[in-house]
This record gives sequence, C-alpha cells and structure tokens, in this order.
Amino acid sequence: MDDWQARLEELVSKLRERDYRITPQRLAILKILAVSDNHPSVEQVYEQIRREFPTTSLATVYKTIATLKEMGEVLELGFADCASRYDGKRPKPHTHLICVKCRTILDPDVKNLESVPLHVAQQAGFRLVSHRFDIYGLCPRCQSEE
Amino acid sequence: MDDWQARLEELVSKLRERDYRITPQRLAILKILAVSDNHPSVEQVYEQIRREFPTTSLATVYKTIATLKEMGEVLELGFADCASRYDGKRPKPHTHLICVKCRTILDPDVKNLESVPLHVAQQAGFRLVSHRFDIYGLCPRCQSEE
DNA sequence: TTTTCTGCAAATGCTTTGCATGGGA
DNA sequence: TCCCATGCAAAGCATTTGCAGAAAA
Repeated sequence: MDDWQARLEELVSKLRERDYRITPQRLAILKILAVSDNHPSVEQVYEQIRREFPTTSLATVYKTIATLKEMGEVLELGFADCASRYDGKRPKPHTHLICVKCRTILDPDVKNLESVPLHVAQQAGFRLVSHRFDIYGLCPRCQSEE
Repeated sequence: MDDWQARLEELVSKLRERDYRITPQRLAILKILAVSDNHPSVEQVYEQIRREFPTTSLATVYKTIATLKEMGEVLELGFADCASRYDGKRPKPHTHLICVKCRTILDPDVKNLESVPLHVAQQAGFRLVSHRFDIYGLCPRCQSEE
C-alpha cells in the first residue's frame, strides 16, 4: 500500500545522479522522510535519527533537507510561529489540513482545484511556480479536550 | 474608492472597545496598515512610521501588530524564509498571488472556493478555523528581467 | 587520494520579552 | 493619579554558516 521503499530508492538515485555521496546519515534521513506521513519537523527527524546514529548533528539534518528541497524532492511547509514541517513522500503541492492546537497535518482528498493556480497566475501575467493551500482547524481529538 | 479612512476608524474604535489606549504611535501604525495594499512587513511599517515619529521602536510595531492579530484585525502571512507580511485592509482569509523573486503580493479575484475549506474540514471531522491559499509565481516585471 | 560531508560552535535573522521611564485617560 | 505603552537592550528560537577533521568514492 505505502510504497516507501520505492520512494527511498528514488531519492537515493536522484542524489547519486547529482553526484551527492550517500552517507549513512543521509540514508537514514531519506528513509525517515520516505516513511513518515506525519510531515515531520527537522527536530523530529533529528530525534528519530539519533536513535540509530546518536552522533548525528542537527546541522546535518538541516543540510540534507535543504539539498532535497532544492532538488524539489521535499515539500516545505513554513509557518510564522513554529518550525517548518516537511513532506518527502509527496513533494508536489497539495492541500493540507492542519490542527491549530496539536499541529497534526493531514493530506485530505480535494478535487477540482488543480486548474485554479495556473488560471489565477495567468490572469495576472505571472508564470506559475507553485502554490499552497492550507486549511486550519481543530482536529476531533483537540475538540473533545476543550 | 479605497476607503482606508473608514477602515482606520474601524480599527481605532475596536481598540477603544477593548480599552487599549490610542497613542500617536499606534495611530500611525493603524493608518499605515489601513492604507497599504502591498502587505507590508514589520520592517516596512517601521521605516514608514519613522518618517513621522523618528523615535518609534521596532518592538512597538511588533507589539501593536500582535495585538491586532490577536483581535483578528490583521491577517499575517508567515513564510519559512523571510519576514511575515501583514494585511490590515482585508483581515479575512483570501487568495494571495506572490512573486517568488521580488515578493510582491497581490489579491487576485478568485471565485467559487469559499465552500472548499469548510467542506474539507468537516469531511475529516475538523472544526474550521481559517485557511490560506497562496499562489507562487514570477511577476511580469521579474520575468522580463530574467 | 581527492573531494565532499560531518559535527561542533558561532553567527544570523526575525520576533519576543523584561524593565525602567514616559504619557494617555 | 493610575496604569498602560514605549523604547531600549537582552533573550529566544529556528535556521544557516565556517571550519577542521572524518569518510565516501
């Protein structure tokens, strides 16, 4: 169902193509990104990787994610008030449903919006680069805890 | 056409309602927010206000905007890689068209999306709080400078 | 062997906070 | 007069950078 192994190999070969070296730390970071569907932060990736490689530094996690971001293989969700979250499974723009309390991030199914960004951009003479559609709310669990 | 004076008075009376004091600095910040349609950053508000009140501090600008944000009278657009931008004219969520190069922010006309956030939120059992729809591209000017 | 990567620590950029003084109401 | 707001400087947090030593290829 969840073909994270294929995604991991895809990431590895894309790095090789560009002559990046496959270090154990990088491989572990790629795996975490290919497996996680909770859109982890750098800190969360760091905590996970430390269980396998206790000497890994935060800077290495930042650098690896920056490389993947630049290659378009990771989607960054930046926020005004807290750390960015990353999606390495689906690097193309898509709708996110975000709990404002616990910061859970889901990928809901949303249809019939694909054409909107291009249309709006062209209308104003812009060349479309990407887009972002976030829906903020209170998740069921956080509602019941109120 | 552009009724910034009405918006300014609205902001002033909302502050008074909550027993906030109307200082000259606050009034000047409110005016800049009510007039600007370019979604200024704190730094830009600060530069403008310094022309009128040269001793105003950045902290005061931050504090005033934080107050308005909390009151829902200013919309914050946060980014991963640069300072937040603020919209004090239209504090309700709406679509933004953003140039990735010069960081110009426009408010394009987009229809038929109003129902989407509520629908997606309910589908997943979330209580809708707000949403954000950003379209990123290269503006006409930046395209010709490439 | 060559060159890139790692890990540490220091630096950066944006934003918030603490506190003494000043100024609205 | 009484508090709240201001302005300064320091602190805070996420992220980036510089550099010497380690390790891919």
